[in-house]
Amino acid sequence: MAKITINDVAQLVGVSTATISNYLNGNFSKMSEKTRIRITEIIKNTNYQPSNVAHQLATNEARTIGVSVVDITNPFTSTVLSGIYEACGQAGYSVIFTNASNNDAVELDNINKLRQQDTAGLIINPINPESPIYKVLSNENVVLLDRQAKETRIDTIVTDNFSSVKSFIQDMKKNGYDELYFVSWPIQKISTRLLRYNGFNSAMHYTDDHHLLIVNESSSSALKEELYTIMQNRKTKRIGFFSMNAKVLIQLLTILQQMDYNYPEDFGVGTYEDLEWMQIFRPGISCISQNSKKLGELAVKTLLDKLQQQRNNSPVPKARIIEVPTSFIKRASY
Amino acid sequence: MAKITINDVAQLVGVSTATISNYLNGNFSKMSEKTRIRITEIIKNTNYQPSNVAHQLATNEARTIGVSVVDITNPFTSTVLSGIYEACGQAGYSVIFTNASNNDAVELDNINKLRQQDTAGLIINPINPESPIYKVLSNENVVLLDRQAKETRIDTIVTDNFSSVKSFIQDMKKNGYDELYFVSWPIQKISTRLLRYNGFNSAMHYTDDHHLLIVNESSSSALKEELYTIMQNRKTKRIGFFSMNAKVLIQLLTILQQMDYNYPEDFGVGTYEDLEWMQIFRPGISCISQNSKKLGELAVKTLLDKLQQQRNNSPVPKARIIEVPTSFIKRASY
DNA sequence: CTGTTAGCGCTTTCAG
DNA sequence: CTGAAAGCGCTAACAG
Repeated sequence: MAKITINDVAQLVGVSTATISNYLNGNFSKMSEKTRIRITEIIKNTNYQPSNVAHQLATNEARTIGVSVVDITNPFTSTVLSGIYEACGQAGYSVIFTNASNNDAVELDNINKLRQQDTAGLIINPINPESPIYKVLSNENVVLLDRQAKETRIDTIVTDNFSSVKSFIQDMKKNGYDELYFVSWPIQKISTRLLRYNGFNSAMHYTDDHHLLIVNESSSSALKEELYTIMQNRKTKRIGFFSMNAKVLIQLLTILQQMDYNYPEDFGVGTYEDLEWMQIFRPGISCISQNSKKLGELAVKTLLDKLQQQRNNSPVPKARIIEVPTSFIKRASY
Repeated sequence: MAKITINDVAQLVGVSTATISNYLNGNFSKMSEKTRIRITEIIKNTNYQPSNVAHQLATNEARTIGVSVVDITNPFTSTVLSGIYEACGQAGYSVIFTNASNNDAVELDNINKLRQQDTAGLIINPINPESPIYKVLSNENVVLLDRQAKETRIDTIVTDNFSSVKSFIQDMKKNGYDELYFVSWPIQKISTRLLRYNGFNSAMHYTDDHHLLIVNESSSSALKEELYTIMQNRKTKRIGFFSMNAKVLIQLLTILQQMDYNYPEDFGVGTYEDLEWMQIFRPGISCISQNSKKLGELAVKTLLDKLQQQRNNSPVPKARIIEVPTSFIKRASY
């Protein structure tokens, strides 16, 4: 059962391949109703599936977009991906997917492979947008997501990291906390972490890093000691913590639990990111909720718009940052 | 800046395209060292990227595999996907990704698109493997994942749903529970749910459905009433619950919390699926942990092996079920 | 060691 | 309304 081609169909119908091609592309005006019906019939009988590659080679029009993510295992990422997929599907594009697993070398490799794949464009959730590779990528056919570079060379979709954290922290402060700490994985100049931290500092008017607590993803022992000291010396002061994301929150709470401290009595707590389980904690965890799916959709829209503009020979506008708002979910954790 | 092709490179180097092609395919023995070096140089200077489509059209060898998942938003799914991606990458395949969002029509559409995409094969995490589409898919180039059909027409990778739940429940029972309940979304003949439920019944020797509690993903009100009755009438009996997955567990605990019941005092609880937050609950939640990443990797391996066998003209063996073991994580929730 | 040439499956003028 | 034929970028004999 060799694969059936446009040639076979043409032969069976008794017309030329050109006519079949026209049929496939919906140019029905270019054939009699009779042959149209006949073609429909044959195609159904033979279960003919036009070859995408051949079509693409002939037209030079890629209908697929390439995606690279930092880590598919992160709930944030998978929601983004659902948005990307949905938006692409609606526009008739398919997506080829790539996962960096938080490893720069893998990411570089992925991006290079993607560039060879004859895609219409790329959506990249970068590990570090300052990496050299991002200097060579063109704003014509790529958009970045979540993490932004110092200088905006390529359109980037982000959340309002700074302002959302700032107002969240202001609310915590208003609730009577004397001292607040920002708990985070190493900042490493990663824009999301830095901006959230800046928002925190801006709300607290802190000017040094005495209220920054760093955890490593792999080990929480250093944090443990710091927390011990803080809790021991707090006296009558009311202490609160804001964690940079859900995983950090888990690390934070694990330690505090081990030391037998409970919120909101012994400390207050809030976090960036909103996951389902946060609502069944007792009490529920207050948090900042991002519309991750929207991020993905917007990335697709931005990319497709650019491509369309180029088709119209419009010049590519300057790269810009597109901010998606978050929402504030107040529960009883502080 | 028109795209540069193999022809351009050949001209610049002053050889024929055949030689360039040989170079690209690593057949260095077929050219002098001199021209080899010269080609390397030109390719670097021109930044020439061979076209994948053209290559594929010429060789008729797809280097991409298509994936369809029930719901990318599910942590189980994203971990599976990470395994799939990694295994594909190692084998030099890229993956084109598709998300059904739990919608049969979307899934059907996705699968059909995938079949037109000139992929080497398909890995499908089916919504319902009894759907007609799975009768037309061929075991030659597809493998199913997680949910299995009544009759195994296509290789399927699954976890040991029945036995893992059975021994988990036996352990709960041994801990002195008088009555255990299986909490689940509507079974709907979905194999994973059914098998887990069967494992439960097998351990408890229950022969009717009096210990099956159904929740809907969207509404927990019916469950609420049932739980109320059960807890009210339990008297001195020790009651326990086993939930079919993490989301059901959240629904279950939410209700029980609202009624002011705590585990393990008022009831015991365990669940299928292992997520990070389960360990910082107080007390931690005992659970069955699946190696989702492994599932993905195995799906790829199974698929690629089949394809290889066909290349060697071996007949495709009969479809089979491949079971991946789970592990039992004991904490203090019962 | 290197070049010629005929495809791969589809699109797209250009004639008729 | 329909067909012939060139071409998309690459591969794979086959010659030389």
